[in-house]
Amino acid sequence: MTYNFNEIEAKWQKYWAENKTFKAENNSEKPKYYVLDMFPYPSGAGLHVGHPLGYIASDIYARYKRHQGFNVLHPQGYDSFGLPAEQYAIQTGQHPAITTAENIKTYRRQLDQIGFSFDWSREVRTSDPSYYKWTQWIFIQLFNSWYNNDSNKAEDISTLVSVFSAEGNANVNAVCDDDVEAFSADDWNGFDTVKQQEILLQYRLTYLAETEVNWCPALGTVLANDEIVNGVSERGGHSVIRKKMTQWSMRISAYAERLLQGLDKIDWTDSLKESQRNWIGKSVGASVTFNVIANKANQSHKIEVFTTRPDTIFGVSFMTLAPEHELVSQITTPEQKAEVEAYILATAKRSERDRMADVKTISGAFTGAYAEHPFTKEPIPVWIGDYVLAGYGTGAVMSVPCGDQRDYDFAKHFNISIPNIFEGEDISEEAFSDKEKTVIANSDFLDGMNYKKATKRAIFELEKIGHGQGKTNYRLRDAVFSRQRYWGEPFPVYYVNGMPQMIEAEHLPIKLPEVEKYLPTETGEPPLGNATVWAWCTETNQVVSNDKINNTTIHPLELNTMPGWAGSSWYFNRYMDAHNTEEFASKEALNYWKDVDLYIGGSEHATGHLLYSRFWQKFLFDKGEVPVDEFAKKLINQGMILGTSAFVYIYDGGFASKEADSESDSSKNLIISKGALELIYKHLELFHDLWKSNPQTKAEILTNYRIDEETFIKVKDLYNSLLVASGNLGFISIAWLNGVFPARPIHANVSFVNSSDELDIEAFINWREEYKDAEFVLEDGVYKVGREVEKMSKSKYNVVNPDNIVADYGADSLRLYEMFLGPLEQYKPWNTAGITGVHNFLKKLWKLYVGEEGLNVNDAEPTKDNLKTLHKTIKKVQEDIENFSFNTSVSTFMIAVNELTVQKCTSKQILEPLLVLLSPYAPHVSEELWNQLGNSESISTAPFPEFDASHLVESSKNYPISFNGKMRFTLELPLDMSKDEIEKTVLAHEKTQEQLQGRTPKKVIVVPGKIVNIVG
RNA sequence: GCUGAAGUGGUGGAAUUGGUAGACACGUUGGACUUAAAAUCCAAUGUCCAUUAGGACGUACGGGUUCAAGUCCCGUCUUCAGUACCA
Repeated sequence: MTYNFNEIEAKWQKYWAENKTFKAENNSEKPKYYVLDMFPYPSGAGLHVGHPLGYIASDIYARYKRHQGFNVLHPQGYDSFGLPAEQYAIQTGQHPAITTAENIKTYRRQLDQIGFSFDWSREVRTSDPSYYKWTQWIFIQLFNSWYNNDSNKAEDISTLVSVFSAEGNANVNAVCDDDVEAFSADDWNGFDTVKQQEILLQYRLTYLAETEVNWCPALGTVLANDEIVNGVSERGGHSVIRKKMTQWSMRISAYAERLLQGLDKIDWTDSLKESQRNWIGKSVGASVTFNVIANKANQSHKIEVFTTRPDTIFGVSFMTLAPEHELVSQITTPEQKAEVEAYILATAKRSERDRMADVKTISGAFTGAYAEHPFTKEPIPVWIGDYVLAGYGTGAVMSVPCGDQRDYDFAKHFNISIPNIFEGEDISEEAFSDKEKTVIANSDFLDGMNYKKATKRAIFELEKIGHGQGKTNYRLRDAVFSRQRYWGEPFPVYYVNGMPQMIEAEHLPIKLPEVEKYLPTETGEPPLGNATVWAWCTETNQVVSNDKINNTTIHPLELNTMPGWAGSSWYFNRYMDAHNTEEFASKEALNYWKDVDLYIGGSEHATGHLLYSRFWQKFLFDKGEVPVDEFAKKLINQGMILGTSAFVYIYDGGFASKEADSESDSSKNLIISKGALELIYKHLELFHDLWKSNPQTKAEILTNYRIDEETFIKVKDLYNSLLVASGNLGFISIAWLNGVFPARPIHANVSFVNSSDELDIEAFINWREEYKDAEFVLEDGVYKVGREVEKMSKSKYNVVNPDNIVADYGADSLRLYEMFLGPLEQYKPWNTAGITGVHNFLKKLWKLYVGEEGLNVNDAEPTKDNLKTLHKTIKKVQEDIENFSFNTSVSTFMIAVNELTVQKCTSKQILEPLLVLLSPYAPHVSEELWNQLGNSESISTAPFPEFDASHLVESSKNYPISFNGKMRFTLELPLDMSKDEIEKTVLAHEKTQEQLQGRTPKKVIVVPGKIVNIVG
């Protein structure tokens, strides 16, 4: 019986599906364990071998946890709203729902054939109305909430309304818009509904606001920063303008501090936590107000700045505003107007990228205005400079050149004074910015203080004179939540008098309407503007035809849709109770599963999905909807699998013909093998000379070119093959040039290349018709391609489809090989050739259990060696799984099978537990052999074998004997031998004497059980 | 610039707390089997010197600590990812 993997895999996949082997129960005596993969987007291209990497790792872990006796939740689903389906719809008119469903089918088939232990009964799709009903519901909860800084959590908006009507907003400590007006209870109660709603919008956790966006009129859509290249749209190259638009925003800034603090209690990778910390960007300091000295028009202005170094306030010698700062036009003096305007214009032309990349150039302009120092009352010149960013802090800085390098450079460049306020520091060359060593001088009441003390005192004094207060700034900005797209969640929102109204939760979901065209409307409205049935009737609580809009009972619905991250910000909770129609998940399910124990996915989601999800989870926690405020305890980033591209080399130069020295004909191609090309490059001069028939004897050539005879023969042979090939193309020869041999690499499809880098020429020319008459110059009778590691992509023809791998080698081989490639988190290249290694291992494994006439396994007593092999394997594999070091387990299995084969082991006591160890990695073959050993239950919940250290106890050790740290020989000695005895035995050994050659050792280091080192 | 990760044979990668560098594979070479090929099996395979015995050099580079360094310390370089001139 041979290892028929196709049959075995199909059999067990069917068995698992029919027996619902991996269905997780919400009620269980067992401890819970929740293993989750990041939501896949079902793209039309299907899976390539890079995609399942993380799924295989999480599947191994999930299966391992089942062997450990856990009730494991390991679900899968689809983040199925998104741009590619919409773009395909725009091009073809196909409804995105149809293409999405097709893509999901392909994905599902591909996932199934790899043998994952997913509980498919819990599958969710974000584009399914039964799912997005709850996405809409969460949106409504956000709308109906505000953030109370006093209780430090989100509260229902009704609590805010009652405060407003009782005492106005003076004592409300909320996260809200910057420009909220103060009002009393009487004011509030006197406001009309629209005014009250406007005010409440400034407090809600999701709110409508004017946001500046990148608007592309030609595409009728808003573009993300990375969709803009060189100031025009990436697609089509249309111009892009900055435009203000009213859009929904999420007040994530309310959670900045908690998102930051929460990082300390979750086990995520350091790099990921670091990028979230940077993204949140907390800085502690003070806000300081400077009065602008009144100009001729006698207007008075104030400049507010944020600084992290209020202790250096006496070192301020100028102020810098961002060129975009609104005060610039108001304070600029007539004399400076021209210069300032020119500067602003010049900055506006430079893209953000330019401004970022160019740190060296210092530029700016003086406004002519002066501000007054709050303490010294000295006038301070006000400048503008593009190193100050409008979007951060207040868009203005107090410049302390002695303490900040950028301020220093600016001051030097424009000849502004640089007062030194640091005790004993030399600032003639550069600024001094070391907070720890700071001692303040020349600063009135701050003299002699260190950074900490001076900061505290400065803030205290600023508050006393009403010129500032301590402040913490965050970079994190509120997130825009509107998209001008079709294929996304519709908002459960209609508009009355321009004010947004939420639809009652009981009427959800608001389903995506049908449209004729998926493009924006001619008037520039989002695609939902094309819908004819898209109005809300407040009497029947139904979506009705637009014709009926009367603005009394029937109102227009929101035309934007939600962004891609809406559905993925809470899906991990839905898996706990995926089919609940009454709640997004029942309290029982949420309290049982609580959070994700292990989350695996790519690091590209660090500041998107993973930050927004934490935000929503914290919000739902505040509202008492979920029991924990962090959704994933542990997170691992899997690395990307790269492709190994293959190249053929096309000669790009001319040929010599009867008519001309050099002519070329693009239809006549010479394709040269990698090694041949390298030989040409190495001996180019010699080839050139051969062409010119320089009369030299062989001996002369060998000396002149310093080559051996063998190389000369190779060169000569290659030269002749090139002559023949040129002849076949109708030329006399290649037109050899001195010092140049132009050749151009082109991608060949990797599937035409075998494990030795040899190209299947026939397959290649069938694929690229234009090369069907090409001449191939070979090396050793074959064409060898060049190889290079690149990102796996269709255009590089290096994509490897798992379907073919599974058909040729089986899913177990694929799973093992993906793990065998290297550490999970690392980027590593895929090379199909190597898969024979793990495939052979599975064949050897099979042979260990199954012989020609049937099963090889019996009740023989295991030998000492058998037990040793098994238990060291148990130990290593268990350690590896717990450390997510799956690549080393695969090696361990190979070693175990090699050893047991040599030992001719047939003992069931050894071979049965070995299958349980292997089953998370290669579940099909393990399940089959387990079954053949007479087990009727699936292997999936068999207990993981117990490690017994007593089988690994050794009585002797093969000691490495080193001399001055260099290992010279090994010596087998009993482990219970004392240090002195070891030393004596080793020194007496003849090889030791040989090494020492009569010298007396200065020192002998003996580490029992490890090493002996003789110094001298 | 900053932050994070990494740099070991021809290739992917092993190496516990500092203790035999290169496990396990791929590839290559040689051999067995076969009419032949594939498959399978066996052997060799870091580089250099040496007929052998053996020796020298080797974990990006330069230093250091140590009986002993891929591993620890200092400095430099390179690659990849993220990012924000963040006051």
